[in-house]
Amino acid sequence: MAISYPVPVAAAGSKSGAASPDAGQRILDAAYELFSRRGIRDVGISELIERSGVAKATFYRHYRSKDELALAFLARRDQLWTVDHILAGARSRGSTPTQQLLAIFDVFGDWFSRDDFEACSFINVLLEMGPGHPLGQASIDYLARIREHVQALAEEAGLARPGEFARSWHILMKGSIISAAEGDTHAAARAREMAAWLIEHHQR
Amino acid sequence: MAISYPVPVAAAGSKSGAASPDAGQRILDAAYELFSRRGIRDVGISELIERSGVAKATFYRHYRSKDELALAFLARRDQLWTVDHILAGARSRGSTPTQQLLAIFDVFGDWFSRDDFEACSFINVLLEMGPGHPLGQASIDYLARIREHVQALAEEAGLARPGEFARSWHILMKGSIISAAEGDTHAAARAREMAAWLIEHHQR
DNA sequence: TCCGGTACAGACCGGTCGGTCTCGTTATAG
DNA sequence: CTATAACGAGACCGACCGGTCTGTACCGGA
Repeated sequence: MAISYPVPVAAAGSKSGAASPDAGQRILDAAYELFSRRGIRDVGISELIERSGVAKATFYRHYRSKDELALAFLARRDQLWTVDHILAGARSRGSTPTQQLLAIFDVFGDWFSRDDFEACSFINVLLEMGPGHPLGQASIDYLARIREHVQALAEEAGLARPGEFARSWHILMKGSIISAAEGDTHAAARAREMAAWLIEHHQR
Repeated sequence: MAISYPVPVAAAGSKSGAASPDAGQRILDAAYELFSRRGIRDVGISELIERSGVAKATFYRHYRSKDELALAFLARRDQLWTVDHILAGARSRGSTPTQQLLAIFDVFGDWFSRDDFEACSFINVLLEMGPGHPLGQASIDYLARIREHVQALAEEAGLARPGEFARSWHILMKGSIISAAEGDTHAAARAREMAAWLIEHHQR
């Protein structure tokens, strides 16, 4: 999150105020906030341009369609959430690959307890649009990337059958996210417990 | 819940052919097919009434609004899917409570491999409408009912801490459903394996 | 000074949404 | 036979959708 604005070149005099990056970036920032919390369909173009302080024509100069913006949002979500938040957080919390794997659920625990918990955008969009829609397919691809990260950690940890391991692990991640969306505040701890058993069974 | 159907008065002769229940029933049948496969928002009233061969006014004589019909759909889904299909199937496949618990994932395995697999409507609707919407809340309630069924089986099996057990078990159920929605054809077997470990750890 | 590019504002388009209302028909109960 | 009510068909409503287009203002570079 956070979405840092590196100070917009000062911009000197102007009506829009000083802290305003270029239009394309503001649109993507607004899309991230709105799409991640409310899904794609629920957010209209008008709300999007109002939030980003942009004219409609400007919007369509930067993105050919709403779906193209949604695609850009998913890519950004992969970077900010999957890579920068979850994975980086997990790697920094554990000193060994095995500890880093388990730390994923510690990061989840903090994430689940946020008052603005928004669940996983890839799952949300997949279920919202269906696997046949381009956005659904993109979501499936990004979910597969998450599994690849888990698999890489499993290989570092020397676990047996890392591919199978990652798929089982992912079941725990996704299941706990849905439970958190239902309101279960201890979902992460429950998943972590089962995750430890999964590691045991994959130790050579 | 439950929504009893008091037998549609037979209706005897009619132009619409013999196998045509009363309008209210036809609407709910169409809603079940459409809502379960495509979610709530994606299905419009016009498609609903066209599919059920009903006039718009007739629709609104039976249901005050689209949301009220969606609510009735969720109740029906709980009966037909949760109770009649999953639970009854699991109970018939196992002779002991423990076997019946594990058999849930055998039923899931068959379900996942259906070409028209539609995932879990309660999860779909919860993520589609959000927990603040009445339909999202209803979905949360029906998901809790699923956990109650699991908890009852855990108690029959004499497992320790059946409430906690059911919450962990439910994580496996939901996670495997999402994995199946992504296309993992072995998601049920993976979840079943972890479910067996969960049972071991809850055996007194 | 002029010019091309980018920006904002917002009217406008066809289409769809959920929901209301008016019809003419049909079946049944009294 | 008549009164009543449920029905199918579909016009109609205001609201909103994604997307296009026009008009005006401001910018830096030549």
